[in-house]
Amino acid sequence: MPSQKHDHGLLVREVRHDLPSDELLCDLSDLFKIFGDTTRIKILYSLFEADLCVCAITELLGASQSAVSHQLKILKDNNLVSSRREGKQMIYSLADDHVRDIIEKGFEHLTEKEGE
Amino acid sequence: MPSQKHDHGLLVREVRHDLPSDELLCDLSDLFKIFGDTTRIKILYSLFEADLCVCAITELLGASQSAVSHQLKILKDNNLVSSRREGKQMIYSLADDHVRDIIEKGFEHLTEKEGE
DNA sequence: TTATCATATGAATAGTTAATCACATGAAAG
DNA sequence: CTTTCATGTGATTAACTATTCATATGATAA
Repeated sequence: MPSQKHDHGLLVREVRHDLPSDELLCDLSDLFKIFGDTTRIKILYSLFEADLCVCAITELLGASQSAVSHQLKILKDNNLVSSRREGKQMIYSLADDHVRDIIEKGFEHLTEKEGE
Repeated sequence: MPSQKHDHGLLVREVRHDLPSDELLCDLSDLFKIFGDTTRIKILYSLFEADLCVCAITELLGASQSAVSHQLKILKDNNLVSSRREGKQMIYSLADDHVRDIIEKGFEHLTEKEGE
């Protein structure tokens, strides 16, 4: 009854059964999408080292203040960073260590190519 | 001598010193970019469970065969999956377990929100 | 209150990208 | 060798996204 010619109905049903929900898989790709931008990765990596104000991040990246602010907003909206005000400055910091873990896993993948 | 008004030159220099190279950070965001697409995440997650032919993946995702092939090419070009021919079919499988680790870390981040 | 520093934000633009369509290739069955 | 199944791929298009520019907000100092 399926439209395809060769049969793999059983396998497909089994795999489908073990798959997370569509919604979760979308959330997952949305999460990785956040890390898939050079500016944001640089910001996150910088925040591994220290809490930083917008001005410092801007100087670090050599990007415009506006671009940095826009990306910080995205990171904050997705709860990857948090901010606090100190006088005139806004200090940003990593929201939690999951972020660090995820990025370090990616880093390992890039740097441990010899192991295969 | 810097152009900004308030001073954080020392901190910026320290953080910059600990930062990976621009090239590595770009590679890193490029890697995450791969995971930042629903179709590709679904393909990868499906391959966690079993090696699959293009036709099976297509049926699993409910996407077009062409779309699946395009995304498989991207995954293969980036060494995240490998393929072998079996008669008329191409069987795809995960290239290595780094992929699994990275995605599971992301999964944890999404599902372990209670822990904070 | 006015001026200045620090950051945020809306609109516009340019670049990127994923899906579709049409078709090409490649293997095997007849 | 022709047909059919299975997959790959170039071109086009529509949607998305990151930056820039201009300006707004918010805090402090004068």
